[in-house]
Amino acid sequence: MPELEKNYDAPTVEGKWYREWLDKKLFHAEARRGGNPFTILMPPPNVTGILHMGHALNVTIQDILIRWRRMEGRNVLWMPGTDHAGIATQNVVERALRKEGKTRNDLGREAFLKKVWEWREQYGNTILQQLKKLGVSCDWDRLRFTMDEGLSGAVTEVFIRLYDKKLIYRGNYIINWCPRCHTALSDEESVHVDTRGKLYYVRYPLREDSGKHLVVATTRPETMLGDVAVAVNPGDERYRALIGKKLVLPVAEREIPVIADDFVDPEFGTGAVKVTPAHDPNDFAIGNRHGLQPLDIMRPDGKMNENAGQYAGADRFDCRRRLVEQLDAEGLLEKIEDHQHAVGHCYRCDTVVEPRLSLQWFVKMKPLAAPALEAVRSGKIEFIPERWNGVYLDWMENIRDWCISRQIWWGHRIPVFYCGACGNEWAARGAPGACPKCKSGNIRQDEDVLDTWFSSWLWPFSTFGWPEQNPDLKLYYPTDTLVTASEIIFFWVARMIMAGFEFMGELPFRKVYIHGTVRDNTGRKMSKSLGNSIDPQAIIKDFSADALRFSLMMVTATGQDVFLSNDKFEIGRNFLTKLWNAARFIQMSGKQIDDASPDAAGPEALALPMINDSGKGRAGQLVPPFVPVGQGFPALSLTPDEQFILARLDGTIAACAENLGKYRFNDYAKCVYDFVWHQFCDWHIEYVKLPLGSGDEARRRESLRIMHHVFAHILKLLHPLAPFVTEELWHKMGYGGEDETIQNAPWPVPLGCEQLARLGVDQRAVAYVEMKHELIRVCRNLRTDCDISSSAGVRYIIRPENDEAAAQLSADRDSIKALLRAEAFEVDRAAAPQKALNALSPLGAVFIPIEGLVDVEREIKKHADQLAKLAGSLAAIERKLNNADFVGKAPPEVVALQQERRREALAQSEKIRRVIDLLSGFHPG
RNA sequence: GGGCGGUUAGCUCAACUGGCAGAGCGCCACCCUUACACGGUGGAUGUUACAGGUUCAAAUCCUGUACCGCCCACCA
Repeated sequence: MPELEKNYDAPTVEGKWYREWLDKKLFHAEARRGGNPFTILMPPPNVTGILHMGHALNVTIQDILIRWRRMEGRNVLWMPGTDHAGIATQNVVERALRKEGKTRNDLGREAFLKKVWEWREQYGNTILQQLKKLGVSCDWDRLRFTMDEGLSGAVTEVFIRLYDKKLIYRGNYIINWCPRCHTALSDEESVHVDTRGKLYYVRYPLREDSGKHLVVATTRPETMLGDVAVAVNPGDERYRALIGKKLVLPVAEREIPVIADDFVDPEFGTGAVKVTPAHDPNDFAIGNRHGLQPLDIMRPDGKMNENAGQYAGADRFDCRRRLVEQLDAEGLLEKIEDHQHAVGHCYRCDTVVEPRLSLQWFVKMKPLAAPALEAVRSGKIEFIPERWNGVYLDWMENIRDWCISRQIWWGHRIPVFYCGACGNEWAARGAPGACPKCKSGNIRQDEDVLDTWFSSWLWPFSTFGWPEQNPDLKLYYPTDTLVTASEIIFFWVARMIMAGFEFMGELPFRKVYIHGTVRDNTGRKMSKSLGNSIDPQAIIKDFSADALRFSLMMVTATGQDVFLSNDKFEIGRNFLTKLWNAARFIQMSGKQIDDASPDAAGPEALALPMINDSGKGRAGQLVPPFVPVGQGFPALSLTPDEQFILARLDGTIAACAENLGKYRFNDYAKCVYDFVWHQFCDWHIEYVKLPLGSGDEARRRESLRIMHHVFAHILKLLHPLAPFVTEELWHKMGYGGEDETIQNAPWPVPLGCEQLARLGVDQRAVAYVEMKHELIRVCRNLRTDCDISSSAGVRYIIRPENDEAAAQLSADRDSIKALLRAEAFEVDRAAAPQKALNALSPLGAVFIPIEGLVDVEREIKKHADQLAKLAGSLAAIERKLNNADFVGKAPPEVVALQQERRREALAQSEKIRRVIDLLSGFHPG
């Protein structure tokens, strides 16, 4: 057994065990293994990505689920991969080119794409390396990329199927256009940001009577150059007479009609709306209703085009400023008001999005949404926490068609071809040589590529080789739980569900666990631009990956946002150091035995489990308890404290399973934390120092064996949270052979009271130890109250409560004495509280018989205060019990509980009163 | 404009189906007790945002208010 270093040096991904996991393909799932599959898809990070806390939170949760299920013996597959992130990646590469003074057009499509692939070769794996440092145990051999050949094939296949079903169509519509990225965006990619803008009131003179004018209000005055009409509500009395009249559009000096449309809200602005069909979705609709020809006044780069007359070439915002000045100078600007409204921004570059009329490809979503809606409505797919069901359903019910074409180069090119000869348009796999209709070779492919999400939405099955049917796809689809953030419910989750039903005929996953957003401690979202992000790499360096994972889970309540600051990670670091030191303690104790009895089997043998968790036979089944260990050490009966720790361990095992099953990762982490620190370390290790230090060899070995049993279980319970250190300790403690990993150690199963009893765990002993702990706390308080230094030897006398307590205490005297570091601990049924400090415990009254140390007045006051407090709570209990409604309506067990409390409170008061009487007797007066 | 979440100890947050409001950090006192000072022992700290209501019983359920934060939305 390798000795543990005194200073805890956190194991890392560079360490021995992780490398071996990878070498041995421990994470590799195989269909032929069969069994009960458990699949998780890692949300593929962008190739351009670098690891941030959101990733860390996301993958830690998944890794916990995966390692837990792996230890349970499931056929586990965790699919990793990266996303080509069309616009984002293209932007990154273009930025690099710009530094060389070039644009993508200088290179041309082919050469540019070559550059992007080179970039991805060089930097695309950064995030994967970073993920490994966190200990994520995904199936690295299956790594996929959305631009891989297989996945690209799936994209083409899906496009063609939808195209043939007429669910994909091409048309001229108003889309969100990013003038910086030069591409269309989907509605989801345009993020609305509340902005303090201006509302400009502009006078449009009447043609017939230039002295009169109609005032329209607009937030984007530059678009007036594309106005083709002004609309008013047909019911609006103010304007009824103007309907059908002509106005002169200022600056452009064009004639435009006044039209009537129900869309116009008479309450807003002036009740008259300028109609600009080429630059506003509502106006586009109005224009269509009235047969008006749209007039495009802008270029793709956001500068005005030749239709803008004198403003041609001006940037849209520059144009706005100058145009307003001109209007003002001409007396056509009525007023400017402040106006709060939501403005769309490009989700990749934050540029203000321009609604723009253009020819794009769309997916008709309503038919796809139907089964996906049903799946969540019926509960076949569940969101956790539940409230996201509503968000999802709401979006799906109001789903709009999806704009999937992008005017960039990096991505899956739209597999549609056009014939220059006959005008034929068709979708095809591969590169056709000629038009299928007229056989002309004069064909060209559509220039656009598909939205990145058009490949991501196929991830649950494209990663398994779809459309090819194979054993992997059959076994591992559908997956189990999708773990992700709320930001991509619409982008990704909803679309995967739709694709799953459409192309696989089945849901892609059963559960969607939505975790919170990682924020800094002032509640702001962590982001590079704010400079408030905590770099997981730095945390790993300073605190270890295990500490990062453990701390994250400790502070993350289910589905709530996480507020982080550096010091939060001390929780995990301190805890894991504590664990390490507990291991050192056990190991040092083990060595003592080696030294003392050289013929005994080594400490490794001590780790023999008492309970059948070997993975063979029925889980949790008992093997004959207390298999003799080594030679000449017969099994002994368990001490009360050992029974106690085994009972608590069993409770912890049960609690872990329950919390994991409910995705309550913080409660899971907390219950292990509490058990390790406050049960095992605070009490059991302190307790066990006596038997381990005693000369009784058999007792020592037996105590040590229980320690190892409990500690091995702790490591297992902790492994999903802290994989590195638990693996390290698993081996260093000798629990696993050289080639065995804790990942394959069977997950502990709770035994329950009955089976525990067969092991020799008596609930009465468990109850006694609980009271013993309370007694020890009472004694320590007593000593503190009396200002006796903890190093001074103290003599305690206890007068036991009853015969049972007397027997238990007498048998356990030495242990209590040791835990108190007392000079003496005497059990005396006849002890009378002489001139002594005294206190009450569940097992009996305790005294420290030291004359002269007693401040009688203070003692009386102390007890009187206690009595008063007790009287208060007693009164509250009485009030309840005297309330006929309470007794009549509350459940019987709640009433019984109150009665029990009253009984206890009364008994306690009586005892305190007696003590006060006694103390008063000492009173000098 | 619609929807969702939050408001609990000095700070950051828990408290699953109503039944004695908890943890970590910080704070105070004492302690280098041979696993651990990234530690040990003990301690202090709450009108659960506010106002009503339901109930024997409310941090928890209902109604409303205030503030903070998200998401969605074509009122120019």
